[in-house]
Amino acid sequence: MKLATWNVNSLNVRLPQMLDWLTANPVDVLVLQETKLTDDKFPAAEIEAAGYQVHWFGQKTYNGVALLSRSAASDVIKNLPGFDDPQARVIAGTVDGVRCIGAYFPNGQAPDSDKFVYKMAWLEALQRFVAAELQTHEKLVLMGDFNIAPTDADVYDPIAWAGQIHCTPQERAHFQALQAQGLCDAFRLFEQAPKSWSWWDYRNLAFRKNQGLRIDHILVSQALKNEVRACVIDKLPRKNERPSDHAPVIIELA
DNA sequence: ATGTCGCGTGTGACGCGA
Repeated sequence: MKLATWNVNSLNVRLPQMLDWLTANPVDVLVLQETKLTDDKFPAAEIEAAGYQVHWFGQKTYNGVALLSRSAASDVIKNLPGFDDPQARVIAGTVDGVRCIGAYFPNGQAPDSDKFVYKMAWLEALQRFVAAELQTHEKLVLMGDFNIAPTDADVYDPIAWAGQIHCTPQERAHFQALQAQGLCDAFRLFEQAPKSWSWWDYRNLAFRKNQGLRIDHILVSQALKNEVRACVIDKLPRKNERPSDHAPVIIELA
């Protein structure tokens, strides 16, 4: 079973690219972030024609998530229960016995901003949600754009980024709290090339200079850890003529 | 380099978010 996450930065712009990618990478589950579409504009027919079932949850201009799967997803949840949120950031469903949670974590803008306060509140709610989901789903995968670089090894210039957004101790503590719940950063189960990133700023020729961050992650529950066969970042779509600023991350389970 | 995208507003540059 293969699962993937990709922040497409507008599905309206990236739909052809995403369909091409699925043809080349026929994963069983794909979660999307930053679809930036209201639900009435979601391209369900095109995705279904490609052989996927799909659930979506969006809004105008910002955010928006989707869950694509070969098999039907059951018990689909949109956003965090009990956390009243005008922003569409979470979609979860059970596919082939695996609880799949796709999430677009808040960016947070800057550590001294209102958006950071919101990010922290959202992360608290996520911790509670994951804890509850683990009670009923032993096999669980949390994947998406976390907007957190968990360690300095996930940052191209850790000195410049020290204490900056994505790298604050508070954000990293939340990542560690997820690990303390038994979730495992699948990418780090394997030897990886140094300077492996999942996001490169559009500015400053960042991709060409490989100046990026690893902020897109796939975390697996303890019951799945021994089933993980591979976890890779696919840089290829970032080389396209009109790329998303994020690359997809893929996991293979036994 | 405050260096680029994408969206919405509303017709063409600008503000916002990332």
